[in-house]
Amino acid sequence: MQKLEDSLTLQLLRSRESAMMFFRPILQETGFTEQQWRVIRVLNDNTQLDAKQLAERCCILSPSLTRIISRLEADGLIIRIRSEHDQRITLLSLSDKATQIFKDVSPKIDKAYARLIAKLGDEKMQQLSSLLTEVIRLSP
Amino acid sequence: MQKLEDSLTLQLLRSRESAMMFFRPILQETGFTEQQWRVIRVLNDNTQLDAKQLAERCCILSPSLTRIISRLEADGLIIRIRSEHDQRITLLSLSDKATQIFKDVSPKIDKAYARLIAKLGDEKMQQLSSLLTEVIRLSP
DNA sequence: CAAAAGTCCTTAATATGTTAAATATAGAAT
DNA sequence: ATTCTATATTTAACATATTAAGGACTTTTG
Repeated sequence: MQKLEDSLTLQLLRSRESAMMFFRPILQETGFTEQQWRVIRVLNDNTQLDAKQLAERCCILSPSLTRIISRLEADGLIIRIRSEHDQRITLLSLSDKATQIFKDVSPKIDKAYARLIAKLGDEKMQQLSSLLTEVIRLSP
Repeated sequence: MQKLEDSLTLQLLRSRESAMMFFRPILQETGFTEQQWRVIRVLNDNTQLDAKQLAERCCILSPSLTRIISRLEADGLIIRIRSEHDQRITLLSLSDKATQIFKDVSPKIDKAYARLIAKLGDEKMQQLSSLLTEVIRLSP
């Protein structure tokens, strides 16, 4: 029995790095960081979200999200509104400028993703996705 | 066909978070960060490594490793030596203090890892590990 | 052998990760 | 209505991630 200890977590880290190599060149071109792009992508799909939901879906902790949003807002990419019903809540949405940028960049991301799937194979991709979902469910 | 774009990378991120939840309480007790523990664990298994190899195996970039090592050295946990053959190279190894700490903490990590495997199941664990290895191989 | 090119590590600058604590608002309890 | 508690976000402090650039040493080239 080999020493495995945290090797699963290391494998997950390495494999994510490998997968990200398909997308990093595109992000490099745009000047966005991984996290900024995740925020933009999720907001593009959801129109409007409060900070908590956005953090959850982007897998970014609230303190990090606060800073990310502040920058994107300063760059005119995100619109920040206080909820009417609950003044604690910040509602977030993309500006037209950000929506347009997403439309321009998105096809390149899609192509890179298609290359990734093609390299790994559809079936293995499905299996992997399914197993990862189970791992995700381990934490309540 | 659903929007997937970078969802594999997100799944890898989330699943790693789930897996880490088995270990985080232990690291919290010790006061080590994830990265510091990776460095200690890898050095425990390899006795002595140069910074480049260590970074590679820990999946930590060189600039980050430099600071991590500096802190651990200041805490008397790591010993830094210049290589005789090549003065550019820094050879790194654990101090006795760090070796002892590893021996004390390691069993707890092993138990947590066993719980993780038990929850997911041996077979799925094998499948997952195998698929992740393939993803890792995608990037040359 | 001296200049050029390459390698290893480090520093610098900016962005994010992580935990704890502070703020502000909302809802429940007395 | 006031206090207590809970929730949503932010700030603070320290550690790491990422890219670019610098310095020291090696190897290659001419």
